[in-house]
Amino acid sequence: MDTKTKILNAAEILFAEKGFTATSLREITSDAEVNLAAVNYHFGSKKELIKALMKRYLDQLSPVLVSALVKVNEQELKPTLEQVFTAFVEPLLSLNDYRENGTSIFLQLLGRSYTDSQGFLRWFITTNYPGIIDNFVTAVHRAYPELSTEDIFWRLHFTMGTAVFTMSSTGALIDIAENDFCEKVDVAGVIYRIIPYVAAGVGAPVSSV
Amino acid sequence: MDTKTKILNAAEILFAEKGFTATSLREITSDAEVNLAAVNYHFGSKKELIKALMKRYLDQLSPVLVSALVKVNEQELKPTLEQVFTAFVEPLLSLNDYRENGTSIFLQLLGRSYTDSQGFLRWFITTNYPGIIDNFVTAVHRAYPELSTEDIFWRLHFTMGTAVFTMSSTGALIDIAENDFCEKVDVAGVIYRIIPYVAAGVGAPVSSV
DNA sequence: TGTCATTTTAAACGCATGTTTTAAAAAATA
DNA sequence: TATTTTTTAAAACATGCGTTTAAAATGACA
Repeated sequence: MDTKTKILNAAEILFAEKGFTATSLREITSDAEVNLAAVNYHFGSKKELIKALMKRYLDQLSPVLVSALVKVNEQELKPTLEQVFTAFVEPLLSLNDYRENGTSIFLQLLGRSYTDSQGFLRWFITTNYPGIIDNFVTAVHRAYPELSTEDIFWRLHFTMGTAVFTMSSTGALIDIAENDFCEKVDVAGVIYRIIPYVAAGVGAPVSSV
Repeated sequence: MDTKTKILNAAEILFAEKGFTATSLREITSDAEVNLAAVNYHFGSKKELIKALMKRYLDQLSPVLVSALVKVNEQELKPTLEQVFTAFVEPLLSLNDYRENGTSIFLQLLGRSYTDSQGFLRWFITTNYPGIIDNFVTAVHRAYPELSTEDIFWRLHFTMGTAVFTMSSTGALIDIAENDFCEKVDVAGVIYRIIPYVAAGVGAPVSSV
């Protein structure tokens, strides 16, 4: 395995676990068993390493996810919200084939992108992968036409918050859950739990006020 | 105003904006116009400062919130989920009387507590203020008895995610919303938008699987 | 095999961090 | 007022950070 990949593989785990700021290049290069200077040699800077990391996942996920959303939009004239959100499941879980714990790691990284580093990654993602958002909004609009643009805006952000926050603390939450309910929990299980929640949330009746 | 308060007031704003790790004691003491060493003198360490910060808010919020939840539990044998979540509104907004932008700052800090610093604050909060969680779970259980303890656990965390994430990016979101919809938005307005969403989410039908 | 570009290595750089120290100032106490 | 305690102040400390440097090792190719 080449140095670049070794760094990416070690970095994504640490970044997902502890956040971008709290993870040092020395930890990364130590785990990756490469020289400290290798990060700056191969990626230029820590910031560029983070971007490369997100790009690796998004390039993998984006086409699959977009085509899943397009499929919903083509097959169903008026899809249910559950159908729309279910379209996310398979593409997200396919990241587990790509990398071990890929789904969990990616979603955690996504969460970190929104809270760490003053949102420069949020900009990077939304400007580089608009197809996801556009197709998603279209599908929601078809599923629930009575929802105003304004309501869609807010409820999609609520949904994003649900997913992102949950995955950022999934590790800890799964620990608590397993202790309290003595049951095995995995990422796929959590995702399937989220779907009815966000579908019902987005589908809530519009306030009459 | 004494040094301790000056530090707390400056720190909470910076911590809410940039996170705990990304905010240095030098920034805080500079904004607070006190000496750098004052933090360690009055609080012992940065970690203790953060705890004191959260304690200041939670000591203010906890009794009001608990009594609001108790009231729901006493007045309604089977409250609606909207009633349960509406019980949060007034206590949360009362933080604005306590401190300028108190509601927003507190919720942002709460969000940081869950993602920063490997969850030591999460432990601090849940072990020190169990009354909130207990009464909340009780109310939800009454409103929706068919929901298993496990489902309640997860859906409450989803709800937490919705609120916390939204508030963490409220500044940016309000800007976008006001540009796109040419309408005035404030924190209270966002909170009232969240309620039907989370009420519907928690009230979603339980998966038959 | 010898040459040149690429990659790896160890060391250092400059800077920022949280914390500690030591002394001066202020406040409280008697 | 004299003495003790509490608070502020400036400076230094030790540590860890991202990054850079310059030399050594490696690889590709003539």
